This record gives sequence, structure tokens and C-alpha cells, in this order.
Amino acid sequence: MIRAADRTRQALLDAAIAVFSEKGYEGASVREITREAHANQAAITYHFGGKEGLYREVLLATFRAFKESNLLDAEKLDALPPKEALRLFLRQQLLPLCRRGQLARFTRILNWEILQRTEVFQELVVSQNISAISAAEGLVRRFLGEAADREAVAVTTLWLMHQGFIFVRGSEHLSRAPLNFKLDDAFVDRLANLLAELLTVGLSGTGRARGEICR
Amino acid sequence: MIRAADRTRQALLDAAIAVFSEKGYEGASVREITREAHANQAAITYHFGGKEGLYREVLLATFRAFKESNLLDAEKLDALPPKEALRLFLRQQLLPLCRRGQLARFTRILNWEILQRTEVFQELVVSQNISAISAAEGLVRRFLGEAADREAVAVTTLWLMHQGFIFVRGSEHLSRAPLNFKLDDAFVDRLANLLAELLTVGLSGTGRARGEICR
DNA sequence: TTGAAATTCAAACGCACGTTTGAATTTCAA
DNA sequence: TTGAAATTCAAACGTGCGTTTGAATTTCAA
Repeated sequence: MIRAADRTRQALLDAAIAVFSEKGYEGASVREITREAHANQAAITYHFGGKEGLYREVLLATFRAFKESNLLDAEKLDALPPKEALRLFLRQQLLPLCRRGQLARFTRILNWEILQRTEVFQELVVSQNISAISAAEGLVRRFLGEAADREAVAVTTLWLMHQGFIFVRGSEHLSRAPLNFKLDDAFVDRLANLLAELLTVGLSGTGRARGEICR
Repeated sequence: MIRAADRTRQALLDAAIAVFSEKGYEGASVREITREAHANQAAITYHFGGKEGLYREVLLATFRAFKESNLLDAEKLDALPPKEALRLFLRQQLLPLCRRGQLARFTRILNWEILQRTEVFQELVVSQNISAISAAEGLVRRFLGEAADREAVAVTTLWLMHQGFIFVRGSEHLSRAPLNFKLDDAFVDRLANLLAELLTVGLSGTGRARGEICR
């Protein structure tokens, strides 16, 4: 038997995940979240201490979901050849383009964090051990080699983490007139392949590019 | 002799360029702009019809500045070999990393438009003929060839327009602890070279990547 | 069943935003 | 010099935000 209070709490969490993923932390309002959850405005303060506390809970759910999905898990990616690992990593980032499920929403939330990092996220990143972030850096290190300096790794990791973001943010631009692209799984597959190819040949294939940023 | 009213108008414009470039359209407040311009709040409504009218004037100044600077001019880039044109295009996008001048502010304003497009910008893009945007698409077409389909051109143009943006947005992340990179001209040069190399070999060098997205 | 604790609720609070008001001041041609 | 137009100004308006209030209601162990 589920208690009524827990049902309200869960409804708030579900609504928050939906609204935060669509509008980001600042763009989402507690009025919209509580309306969607059929709850009172004060319920957020009561159950989570405020908007920020609710968002912290949403982020924790996000990290948990990725940990359980094993999609961005560093160990999982390590077992694959670099290019294939890269393709899967990008494929995951592009998920919100063609899917509307919970995992796509969580990916969108992380995308908003790239856009404008919240203090809550910042705190959680240092206190928790976020697999998705270390996965990106590990991936870059595999391409650049152990001898790569900090600058090369940091710049390339920053770059890699934004590659999916570009298209998630620009998805409306792609799907609407005048382009009218159909953002289905096939499209996302082609996109992930293109980006994986780009990064692979660009970073490991030429060697010259690596030298440029390594000074 | 400059009239006092014109001086207020110009002070508002200068302050608006500074604040909009730092905070974006939504993040900027008329109170902050008028404070910086030593003007009254109502002055914006009086001189520009409101915040939106002021921003429209700022965007027009931005387009004018780029047209006069010749940096993103499509014809200018056409005269250069593709890779060199690409390098200059990226170098321009990365300008705000190491410079604080007016052109860097204008580039930042365009960066905010990538982040969240305003209606004002949307209108101006269709009414004016913006050289910076057509320059990016022209550049992509030179790499993909005349036979490239709409999808490849559109996706790659979207991708190209975001490459500088990633680092302008992430500049704080790069310059602060724990990375503490010095974002000087040399750094920006290395970055532009790396990205130009990446795009060159990725798109024109392999050919396979092009096929993937062309279906 | 009872009563203290937990939960819900409508309403209001305090704040920041862009805008408007209407009087005061300045400008400048007549 | 004069007076209508242009410009400035302090103050207030209306709206949306996150949060708080305090009473009403529900829950649930004793």
C-alpha cells in the first residue's frame, strides 16, 4: 500500500523530471511542476525544502538511471575498441533526438547542465563520482595516449562532451521547416557514425592535429 | 556638436552591447543597462521602444560590424583555400576567448543567439542578408562538394557553427581551477588549428564519413 | 476512538522584471 | 525671449517568480 504522501512526492518528482528536461532549471517554474503533478505549490517546499532541493533529487535520479543503464559506464566502454566506444557514447548523447522516454529526459537534463551549470550540479559532481563525466575523459585518453598533456585532454574532453549537445539543442532547427528532417533512429545512427568517424580520424588518424594543441 | 539626447542614446547602446554580450538577451536587465549608461530606466522605452527594440539595434550594429570587419565575409573566404578559410572562420568564432574588444563582444552576442534564439534575431536573419551565416554554409559546401544532399549540408553547417561556441561557453571552465589555462592568442591559434584539422580530415579526407550521413 | 503528527491547501509575501505615468526639465526654432 | 516639442526623471504599475503562512484536513499509532 502506497501512502498518499509518497504518491504526492513521486508525482512531484515525475513532473519535475519532465519540466526540468524541457526547460532547464531556471526555465522551469514550481507553478508548472505542481500543476502537472496536481499538487499544491507549497508541496515542493514541504517535501524537498524548495525548488533547489527538488532539482537535487532529480539529478540524483539522473545519475542513478545512468549507472543502472550501464550505457555511459566507464568500465563497459573500456571493454570495447575505441571507435566503437566513441560511437556508443555519442549515440547515447543523441538519444533525445529520437526518443521520448525517461532516459532521454535524463540526457536532456545533463544537456541543460552543459548550457548553464547549476550550483546543485556542481556540488553533486564533486561529492558523487559521476560515471558519465569520467567516461568521456577516459575515452579521450584512449585516443590521445598516456603521454598526452593536460591541455590536450581537457580541451578535447570539453569538445567531446558538447558534440551531442549541438544536435539536441538544434533538434527543432532540424525537424522544422525548411529542413523538415525526420529525427528517427536511423538518422541518429548516421549522425553518431559521422561524428565517431570525424573524431577518430581527426585525433588518432592524423597525429598532426594532436601535435598542434600539445604545443 | 553632439546633442545630449544622442549621447544618452549612444551610452545606452554601448552599455547594452556590453551587458547583452555578457548575459544574453534574457539575462540582461534594463535596470543594469541603464545603470551602466547613467540613464533613467524609462530612457530605453523612450529611445528604442523597449528592451526588444534596444536589442534589435544592438543586433544591427553587430551585423554592421561583421560586414565592415570582412572577417566572416563569404566572398573573402571564397578566395582562400578551403582549409585556410575554415581556420579563419574558427579563429573568428574563438575571438572572445582572448580578446575583450568590441568585435569580441559582438561575437559573444551571436554565441548567445546559438544558445537560445530570440524572435528579434529570427526576424532580422530573414529580412537582412547575414553574411556570417551564409559564410558557414558556403564553407561546408566547399568541403562536401556540389553533389552533397540537403541533410549533409544542414547537419554539418549546424555542427560547424557550434564549434567555436563550445569553447567560448566553456572558457571559464578552461581558465579557472583546476585547469588554469592561459587563454591567450597562442592558445586560440592552437585551438583553431586543431579544429580546422579535425574538420578537414574528417569531412574531405575520409569520404566514408560523408557517405554515412548522405545515406 | 482519540489526539498529536503529518500532510494539504488557498492565500499572501517579498522580490525582480519590463513598462508606464505624468510632472519637471532642457532644447531650440521662431 | 518665448513657448511648444523633446528629453529626463522618480515613482509606481502589473506580472511572474520562489517561498511562507497558518488554518484545514488527513493519517495512524496508542
